[in-house]
Amino acid sequence: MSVETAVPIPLLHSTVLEWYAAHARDLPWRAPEATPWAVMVSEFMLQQTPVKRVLPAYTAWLERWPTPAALAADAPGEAVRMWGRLGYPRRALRLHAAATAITERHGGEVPDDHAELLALPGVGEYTAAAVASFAFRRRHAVLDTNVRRVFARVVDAVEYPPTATTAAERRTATALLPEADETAATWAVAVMELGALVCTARTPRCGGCPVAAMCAWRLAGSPPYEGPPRRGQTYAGTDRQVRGKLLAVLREAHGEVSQAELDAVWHEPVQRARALDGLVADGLVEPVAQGVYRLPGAPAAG
DNA sequence: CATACGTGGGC
DNA sequence: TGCCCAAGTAT
Repeated sequence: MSVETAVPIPLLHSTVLEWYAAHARDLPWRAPEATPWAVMVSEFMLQQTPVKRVLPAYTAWLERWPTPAALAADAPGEAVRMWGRLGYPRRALRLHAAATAITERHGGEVPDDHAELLALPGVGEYTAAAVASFAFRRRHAVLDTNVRRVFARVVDAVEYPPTATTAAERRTATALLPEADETAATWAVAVMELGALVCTARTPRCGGCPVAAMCAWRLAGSPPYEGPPRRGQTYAGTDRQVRGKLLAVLREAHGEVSQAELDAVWHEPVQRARALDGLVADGLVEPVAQGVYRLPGAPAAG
């Protein structure tokens, strides 16, 4: 059974696109003057961090580093510091590494090709498609958690998509992609917006949904999720929490930090040491001398 | 393919 | 109060 037979695609397109035209949020990375670099910065920050918290960080970041070359010229530790409390600070390191690669391999211009984007540090399937689509108006299936949820409901009549992206989901997304590049690019961001504002994970606002009348899940009576339990993220008491505390000290200290300052953040020495070792292994923290640490600096000139 | 990886806000 | 979730990526 093909997607084409189950969903009136032209009607779906026009309905979602009209809804988007009327209800899209006015986000800075969607402004016409947003550069591909700005779009890329927003995508890194939005990987698992809500829009509201990204907004101020995005503005400050681009003010300081308006181009990939500007960021690449600074120390990676500065990127980690500017990242602040967005979470998952490895993203800051990867964004810095991506800026370096763009500067060295692409003449300082964010590549417009999906494969070249995918080759950059921290750029996976989603981000490559998002940058190619949003910044360069290319035709790509953009499958993020919002889009996957919308398609799961509208097309597959289930409340939630599978844990990991499947080939079937890619087929569906591709089959639903409008033909024209420009339309496909707007479609991608429009479906994402619908998932973010209306077709939400917890309590979808089906009453205000423009496609409720053609939503397979809705038409099936909104059956509850039946798959395997969606495992939550553990945090309290884990290495992640300790890493967060350690890195917070490093971020707020401009310069070197002593072992004693780091020891103060966690009582249990084995876990504390393991967390610190992990940060060093990830390149987020740099040992300077015995018992002295700092955020990573520029590599020695040579 | 499952797991590690931060942080904070909403209900 | 907790539990759930937020424009994922790398291993």
